[in-house]
Amino acid sequence: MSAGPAGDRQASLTDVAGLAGVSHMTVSRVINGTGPVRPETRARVLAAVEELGYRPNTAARALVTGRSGTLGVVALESNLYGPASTLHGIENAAREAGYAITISSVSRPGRSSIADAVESLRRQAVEGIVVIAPHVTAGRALAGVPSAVPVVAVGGGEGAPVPVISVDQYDGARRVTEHLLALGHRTVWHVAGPEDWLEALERERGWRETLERHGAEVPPVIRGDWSPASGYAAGRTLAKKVPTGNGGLDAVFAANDQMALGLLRAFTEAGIGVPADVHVAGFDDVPEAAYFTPPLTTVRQDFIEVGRRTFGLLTERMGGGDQHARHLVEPELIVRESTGPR
Amino acid sequence: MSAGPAGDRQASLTDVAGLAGVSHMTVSRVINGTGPVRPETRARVLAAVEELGYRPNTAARALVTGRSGTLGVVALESNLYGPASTLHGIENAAREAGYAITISSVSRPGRSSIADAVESLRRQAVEGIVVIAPHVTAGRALAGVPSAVPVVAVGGGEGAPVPVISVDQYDGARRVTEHLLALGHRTVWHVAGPEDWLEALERERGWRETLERHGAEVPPVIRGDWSPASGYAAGRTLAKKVPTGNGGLDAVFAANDQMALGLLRAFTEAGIGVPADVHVAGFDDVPEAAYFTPPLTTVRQDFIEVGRRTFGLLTERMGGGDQHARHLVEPELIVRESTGPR
DNA sequence: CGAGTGACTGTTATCGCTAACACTATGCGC
DNA sequence: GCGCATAGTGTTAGCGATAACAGTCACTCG
Repeated sequence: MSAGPAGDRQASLTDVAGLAGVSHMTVSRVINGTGPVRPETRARVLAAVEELGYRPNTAARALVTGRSGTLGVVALESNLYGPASTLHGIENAAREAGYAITISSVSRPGRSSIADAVESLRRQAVEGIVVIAPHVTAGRALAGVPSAVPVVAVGGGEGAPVPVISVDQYDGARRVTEHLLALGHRTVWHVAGPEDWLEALERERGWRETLERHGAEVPPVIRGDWSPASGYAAGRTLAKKVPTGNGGLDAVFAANDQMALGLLRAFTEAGIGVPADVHVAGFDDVPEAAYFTPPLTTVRQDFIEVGRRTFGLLTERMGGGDQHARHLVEPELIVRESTGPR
Repeated sequence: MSAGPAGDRQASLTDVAGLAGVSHMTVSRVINGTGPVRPETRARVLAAVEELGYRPNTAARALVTGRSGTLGVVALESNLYGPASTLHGIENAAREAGYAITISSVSRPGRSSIADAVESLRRQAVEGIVVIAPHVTAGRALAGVPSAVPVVAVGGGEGAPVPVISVDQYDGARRVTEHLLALGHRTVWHVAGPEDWLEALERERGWRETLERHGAEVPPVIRGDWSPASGYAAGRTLAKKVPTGNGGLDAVFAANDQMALGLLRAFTEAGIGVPADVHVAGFDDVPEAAYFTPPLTTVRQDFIEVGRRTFGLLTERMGGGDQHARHLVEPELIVRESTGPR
């Protein structure tokens, strides 16, 4: 398209050097700002770069330096708000620091798929890897992965052999549960997420231990799969336990907003009023939550911050640091009508 | 960690060759399956590969072959259902074909940011680029981008100098509008998306022209920004136009489900019943839509299919093909209670 | 029995870049 | 005026892989 050198391939350092009348090393120095170059030489080189539309070849550079300028992210292929937002947070931070991001997404989490994903990223010669896989299995999967390249996990496996950043799910659940108890309920029911998600377990544990600490009875857990449909199913079951008198179910904490939406739907269909008859709370604060019927009380997580810290930790490890601390980000309780006055 | 060769660096072809007692070329042939190798030699080589944990160096390979095995995707940094799902669709297709994906996300769409993103991907030596940027500006931005590497767009700019794949927004809007008219409404109001989104314009055009074709009056457009909040604001305005008698507003088509949710919320607060007093429809069929109050009539888009076709088109162009056809994927109308019997 | 044909393996050059070192000026201190 | 640092530039040697060609050997064919 543009006036290339011989043939029609991309211009190389040597081509630029030829046009500028210097050696290729001088061009390299201008491009990278290493070593001193006389201003007028620099100008000539830059003009040649411009004219040829020179673009450094990352493969060649990576080959000789051993650094690719690329970070790998293992992500779960889903539209779930949490994981997707975390990914954005990390992209953000990486981009600001000038790193490229390559993604290896995993359709179903599991030991081998995660190991495969990490493996394929290593082939790409990434300098660091972030695993977004909030599953209990993820941690174990990582255990088997040899890592000459630093790996950190987000929201992931307890006992993972790598540092983990996450929002404090336990604390978020504690806050919601205490909020509900403070409204005068004897106890709070819980629609949990899938058992193989660490976040689900942490939220459940936060809920359970808070009830215990307050001497409240712990009702049986209803387990969903994060989907609105599963929340709806849970709601149909729970609706039967809502008596007109007192002593029945009157407060539910769903492990995410989507399931809370399903609950709301089921309660509405059953003629149960929220917040009139039952108080409902969720977790995540998806953008829609404020516009549910009724607007949903929930827990907000700062994914941008999570992304930032994750990236920070990764670069630190790439620099050689090596602590296995668990880094927690504080969540925030957002109170709305669904737990409002009756 | 494992028993490397000298030092502690990754094993190279030469290291493997040394251990197996062959030349590096033979190892290369075994790895890539090019050229004949005696079975026992192959076995010796594979054993050495295993022992050293050999991993081919993609940078070196890319340098010599000129092929990186990587595709670039320019994505909009947002959690909007459409773009995010499209990204998944593409990842999917690329992964199945053994391509790696590197993402360059753009926080605010615009001529220069998109050009920058494409530029940074080209530096990564990607073999092809997919631009997910459903903005009118995106198409223009691409116009200025020299492309030695093939580029295709998804849901993007009319008049872009590259092939475009997208769901047929116009047709989706037509279907919703006709559905509402068929319910007996004199006309249908529209809460549109932002003017700089091509999808918003197409949906609006589909709605407008369908009304005109049926001889219905075209009410003024209310414009939102895809967010539930903007849908809510629109709903507050529209609520005033809903009379108890007839002759007023009684059907609204929102350009996406999130805004439709905001509408529902506003109507509920104003004591307007859906579907009793007003019929509401959305666009996207987000997973939550079936659980809104009431469940939402909407238009479903097959993003996996979009991803597949996009990838297919890109590889075709990488292979040398070169048609600028517009590829449309058919959407599907999903009817639910929000436009149900009164 | 010599030439030809594959199968199998090795040698060498090369991709585009940076690291390391070598070289030439120039300016400065003594 | 000599040594020495420093600015500015060039030369050479790889990084780890593939491409292209060149052998070697066994076997077939006329």
